Formats: sequence, C-alpha cells, structure tokens
Amino acid sequence: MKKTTMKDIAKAANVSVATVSYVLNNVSNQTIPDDTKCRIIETANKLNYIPDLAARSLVKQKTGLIGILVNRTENEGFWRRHSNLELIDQLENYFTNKGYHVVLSSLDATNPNINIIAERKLDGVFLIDVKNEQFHRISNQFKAGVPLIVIDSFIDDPLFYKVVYDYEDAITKAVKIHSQDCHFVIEAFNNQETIEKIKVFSGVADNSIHVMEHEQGLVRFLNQHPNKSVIVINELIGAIVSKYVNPSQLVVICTANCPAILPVQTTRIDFGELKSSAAFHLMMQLLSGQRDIPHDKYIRVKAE
Amino acid sequence: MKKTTMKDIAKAANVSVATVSYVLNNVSNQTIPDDTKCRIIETANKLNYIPDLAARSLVKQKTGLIGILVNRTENEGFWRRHSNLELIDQLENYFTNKGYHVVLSSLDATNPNINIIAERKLDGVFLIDVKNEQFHRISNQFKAGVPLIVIDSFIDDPLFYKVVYDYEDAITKAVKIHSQDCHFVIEAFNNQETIEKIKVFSGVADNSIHVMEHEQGLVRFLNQHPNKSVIVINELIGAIVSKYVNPSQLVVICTANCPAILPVQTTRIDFGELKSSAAFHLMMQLLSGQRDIPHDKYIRVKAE
DNA sequence: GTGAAAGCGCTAACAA
DNA sequence: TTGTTAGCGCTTTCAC
Repeated sequence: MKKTTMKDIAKAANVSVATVSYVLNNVSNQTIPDDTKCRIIETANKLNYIPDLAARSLVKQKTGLIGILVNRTENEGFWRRHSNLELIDQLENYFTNKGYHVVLSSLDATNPNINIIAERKLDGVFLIDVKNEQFHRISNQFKAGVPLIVIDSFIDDPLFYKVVYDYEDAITKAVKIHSQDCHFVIEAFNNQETIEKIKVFSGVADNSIHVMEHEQGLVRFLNQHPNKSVIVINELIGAIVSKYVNPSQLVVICTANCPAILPVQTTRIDFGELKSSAAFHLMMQLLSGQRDIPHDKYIRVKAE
Repeated sequence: MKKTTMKDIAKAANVSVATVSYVLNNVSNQTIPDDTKCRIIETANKLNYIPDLAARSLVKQKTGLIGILVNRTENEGFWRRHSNLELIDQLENYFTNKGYHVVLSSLDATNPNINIIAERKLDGVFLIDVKNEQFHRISNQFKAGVPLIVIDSFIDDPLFYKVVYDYEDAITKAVKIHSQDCHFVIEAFNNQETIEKIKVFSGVADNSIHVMEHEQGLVRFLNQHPNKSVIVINELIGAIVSKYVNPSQLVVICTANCPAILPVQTTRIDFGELKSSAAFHLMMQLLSGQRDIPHDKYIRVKAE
C-alpha cells in the first residue's frame, strides 16, 4: 500500500503531472476545462492523494513550519514549565488554525542549538526565555530573513522583536491593592534581565524578593517575613504560597492561564492569553512581509 | 546571504557533491583520504553549512519527525490542558534528546484531521485522548506502516498500541486509604470509555462520581455530599477541590506531574513521568522495527 | 488547454 | 579514490 503521488494520478487520469498540479492547486493563470478538472479531482480522491509538503517546500522555499524553541534548565519547577506550556499551547492553536504546522523543541539554556531553524527551514520562530549572554551567539549564527520573535526575554539586540509582559504596569496595580509594604515571590527566568527588571519595578529591597527555585526555599523566605502581604508572579507559585500565607494577604499576577487554582480570597491580576495573542499577531505580520509593523521592538503586554 | 548547499561546498573545495555528501555523512563504505576530508569539513564550517533535512527526507524516506496529535474540545479546563501539556513536554524532551524533531498539532476531537501524518511524512505518531467513535474513521484513513501509539484512550481497534494509566490499580490503592466510602472527582476525557472504566473501577454509584467540567459544577457536587472523603484524579483538580474539602479527607491520584500544588495534608498517589516514559520507549522500539515488542496492545502504567 | 522538462537540495548506485 | 547521474515529489516556465 504505497503512497499515491501526482504521477499516479496523472497516469490514472491520462494527463501530465503538470496538469494535476494545476488542478489540485487551483492555479489561476491556467485554464483547464471542467471535465478534466473533475476527472483529476476524482482520481485524486479515489487514490487518497495527500500532497508531500516536504517536496513542495523544496521548490516553494516555504515550509509552513513555525518553530517554538524553549530554553530549559534541569529541574525546572512545574510553575515555569506550565506557564511556558500554556504559551506554547496557545501559539500552537493559533498557527494550527492558520494552516501552519508547529515544531516544538527545547533548547539547553546554557548552550542553545538553534540549527533546527535552518535544518527545517522554519518560516518563523519563537524563542522563549533566552539568556542575554547566549543571545549574542544566537544572533551571530543566525542568517537573517527568518522572522524571529523573542518572548519573555530582555535582550540587547535591537534587531529582533521582543514580546514581554508589562511587569511595571502589573506590579503597580498589585502594589496599590495592599497599601502596606509587600514582599515578592517571582519566577526563576533564564533571562536574568527579566528578574532584574521585576526587582526594580517592585521598588523594594532585594531581601524582600524571593526568586522561586523550590518549595523549601520559599518556606524559608516566608518564615523570615511572617504576616506580611505577598505579591506573587505566576498563579501556580501563588497556589503554593497560599499554603503558607493567608490567602487574603496575597496578590497574584497570573501568567499561567489558570487563576482558578487560587483560593477565592486571593486577588488576581490576570494576563490571560494576551501574550500569545500579541506574539501570534506580530508573527503573522512579519510572515506576510507587511510594512506597518510596530516600530518599537519591545511589545509590552498589559494585564487585562 | 544565501543558504549554502552542498553544491557550494563542492565548488569551493574542488570536489563533487557526492564526495561532500560522503564526508559530511561519514559514509562507511567510501574511503576518502584525510586531506580531502578535512578540506571539505573546513569549507563546510567556513560556509556555515547546515543540511536541509527536507531534501534529505525526500530521498531517505525518513523525516526524523515525530507527531504529537492532541484531541481538544472547546473550553477545556486548564487541568486537562496541563496534564496533556506535561505529557507533551516530556515526550518532546525524550525525542529531542534522540535527535528527532517534534511536531505538535491539536485536533478537533469531534472531527480530527490527521492529514498531517501523511503530509509531513511523520516517522511516528502519538494520538492523545481520542474518541472511540472517531477512531474508526482515523484507522480507515490511516495507511499502515507508520508507528502509531494511542494515549489515554480505550479504543476497539486491536491494531494499535494503547498506553493508559492503570486506574484500577491506582483507585484500589486510593480506596484503601480511607476505609469509609468515598466520592470521586475525575477528568472529562474525550475518550468516554476511559470515564466508564474509571467509574467501574471506583465501585461506587454513578451519583457519587463527578466528571469535572467547571468549578461551579464541582461545588454543587461537593455540597451535595458534605463531609465525605474524596478521591480526585489530577492534582490540579485536587487543588481546586481542596478549596472546598478538608485536605486531609482528600486522596489525589496525580497525573499532571505537579503534586506539590496540593496541601501538605493531602494523600498523593503519583504517576510521575511513567506514562511518557512508557510511550517513548515503546515508540523507540517500533521505530527501530524491533520484534521483541510487547504482545499486549494495552500498556497499563502503574503508579509509583 | 496541455505537457515536457528543469530544478529545489540531497543520497546512493554505478562508473571511472 | 572520486565523479556522474538518476531519482525523491513537487512546482513552474515555456513551448506546443
């Protein structure tokens, strides 16, 4: 039971492969009588023809593949994983709906290998949570032309678009809720600059901010500052914090698309799907080569 | 700045493309002197050569692509999404480490289109949470030869391997913990047979089992049966249940790889990464055409 | 209206 | 030891 190719159809329908191609792709500048057209389409269906996209890409120089490349480190907490995975899931949905296929690949954050972009001739690429120092190497190695959007990373390169949460805005809103001074628990991004930014925006001393690595470390931090209100980024971390902190003392900036995991008394500031949506629309613009693309290379997504 | 091809290397190194191919692929039955070898490798590096995997697949008839196809319905809860995404993430890691590339695609559960398998010539396919009635159509449309593993689905077709949790075992363990009679909260799988199996294994009446659709429905169910101990499948649902039920009255069968989300007093039965691991190893066996593959088409994964 | 043929980048059998 | 060449399945120009 071999795969049927255009050649098979051509033979069966008594036409040339060229004609088959014309019909099956609805080529506009060719005028083909309805009966040949029908005959070809019928035999194609009968033979269960499905085009080989790799062969097509080879000549078209477009693969219809979108890459999502995620930097990962050993022993990531599930909170990190899940917020990344939510993003991936949303992006995948958008692109699948547009007829693209999505290639997912994790990168070693300390030694990312982005050959996949060239090997698979990806039409567009998302790069998630890159270390600034690694990005230098990446952008060097990177032959321009392929639309590349960097997510969750503050990097020095002015060449590429960067989609990030507007943490400044979110934190400002969060701080307003409890007028007293707060403590912060945030995610351990690979992109150190993101952490630094958040620290600056928080406006509190370094020892009032905990970068979440594991539950024990968190508990130690919370014990050092009892009875304080806490602002948490990522509701999965929030859920863990709520085991140890009075939920009503908690404000959570939701980045993992599951605010319902939190206790009812906890205040939420929700980003929902805004980041993936922004990244998707930007990518579609880049793919279509539009020229009305944003001037600012940083797209800052505001909470709802 | 065009992509370099083997032709470019051949020209630059004064050899034929064949020789370049031999050297770059370490073809064993060809004996090439070290200096030509070096010359070729050097120019390849200098020109920043990266092979085009699509072109290679075309002739090799192997793409190095693994498909993960996930059935999805509108408005899935995040608990469903996240347990699927954990699985996907783990599979992706395994295969990326083996040098495969992973294509992720969501399917409309009520009308799954699996053309992607043929279009992209996937070397192997995982199909997650399929409806039994849809599988008929899928397997018809499916030209044999491609290793296909079905996950989280009880389906009638004896042809394909099916990796599922051993819910019977897990539930037996869970029930033992609270000797009193329990109530159950379980996930709303697309595969109705999975739900039915779980109901049978639970050994309780239908109205003691709640299939989680949304939080309000859950709350209604829990209010109908106050002060009972509850067995939950999926720790993210467990975390939601723990808002309304005394955590020590709770036993959670963990399928989403984040048991730490649960209150400390809650009992856990954890599947960890055993499902993805089993699925991965099975796929590797199928890919290598080994003949010592399991006889039983159902792989039942037991909790740790 | 239709088809022959070149070629996308690569591999592998066969010559030389 | 190296090169020539025929494809893999498809698109597309150009001739008929």
